[in-house]
Amino acid sequence: MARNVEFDEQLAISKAMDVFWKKGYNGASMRDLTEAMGINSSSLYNTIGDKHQLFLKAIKHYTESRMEAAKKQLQQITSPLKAIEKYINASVYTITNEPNSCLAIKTTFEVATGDAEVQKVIKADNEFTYQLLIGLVQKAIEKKEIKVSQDAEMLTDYIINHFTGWHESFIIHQDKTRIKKMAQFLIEQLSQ
Amino acid sequence: MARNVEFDEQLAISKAMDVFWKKGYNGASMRDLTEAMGINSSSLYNTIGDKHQLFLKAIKHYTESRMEAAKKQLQQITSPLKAIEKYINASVYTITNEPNSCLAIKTTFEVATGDAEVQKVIKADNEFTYQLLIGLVQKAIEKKEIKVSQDAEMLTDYIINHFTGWHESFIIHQDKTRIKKMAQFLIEQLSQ
DNA sequence: TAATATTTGAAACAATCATTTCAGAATTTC
DNA sequence: GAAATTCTGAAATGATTGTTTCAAATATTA
Repeated sequence: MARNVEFDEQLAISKAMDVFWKKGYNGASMRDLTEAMGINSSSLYNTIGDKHQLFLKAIKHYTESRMEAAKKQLQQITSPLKAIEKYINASVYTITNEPNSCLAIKTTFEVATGDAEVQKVIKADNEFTYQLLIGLVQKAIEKKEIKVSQDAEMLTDYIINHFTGWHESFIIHQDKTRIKKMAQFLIEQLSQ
Repeated sequence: MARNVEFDEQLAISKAMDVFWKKGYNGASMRDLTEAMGINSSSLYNTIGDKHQLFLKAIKHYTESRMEAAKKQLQQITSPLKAIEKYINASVYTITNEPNSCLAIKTTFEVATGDAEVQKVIKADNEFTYQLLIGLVQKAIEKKEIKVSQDAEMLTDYIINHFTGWHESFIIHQDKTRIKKMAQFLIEQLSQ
């Protein structure tokens, strides 16, 4: 009876994500976005919606692909402490090698405070990382790989908390070594 | 021979700072700004300059007043470790009680990556905190108040690094207790 | 007080913003 | 192949963007 949508919606959202990643929500114009996505604004409004809906889909796309990557990364590691270390080191690598910092963190500080829908996506992303790590932390405590006498909840928060500061540090100093040293110290403290 | 500027420039910049603090650089319009500052845009362009120059003055105003407050706060504390603890606890209080998160951090993630002048201001602010704390950390190591066998530079970085994550955590969860627990754990680790 | 110099306020500026319109192209189903 | 339906592209929408203009108001100095 009728035509189908011509463009690949997931690919288009991924291109939009790149623009938001680089310019931020307020810094990205609809012209920037449609140009990068390779579609006309009428197609965009007909399928995805307005700028805000596009942004929501873009950050969801970002967080969901990160979740998949994280799950894959840790699936066949036997020692929970080693898995935590691997997660920390992978974060350090990403922080010190990707050009654009983290879209979730940028979004948190730019718009999450005043935007409930965005905040929900960010919170879900955070909760995923939290659940992923707390499982490992609990097992590591059970196995006595972590000897610090603290509850797993606080310790998980404590570990996750470092990543944001490392991002900030790398934006300001562009010094990989400083971050690697901090990560090493964190791991030592968990292992001791 | 001629008139003087009618408005109080420092007060006007302070008002502009509040707008940038709440809306971000890209989110704040010149109309938002001049309205809050209580001056006409022609006066603004005649004295302070354009939006970018105004922003630079606003974040300088922010960082300079924080520096003064920090110096005052620590001036008559004898134990260096106690001074570090006080600084950490004061940060926790600010993070969990101010409504707008930290302007310097927001700026870092929104514009510092692509704006050299802004980055310079942010870097200077960071360097001030670093110098303030490293003095205390070195003294604390000398006095054996801190027993962790690590160099003072890394340890200073490590301490400062927590604050950004605490800000992020409070934006997402609005949970004071989580942050207080992390701060307490950090202090314990330094003291042990 | 008069001449001078600068600020101020209101309006206007072109450019860009997000969004909508709609005729024509395209593809599907019968 | 014809009819039906939806998508696409280009243009236009009115609002808002940052910035400038300029006459009138104002304060200064001699």
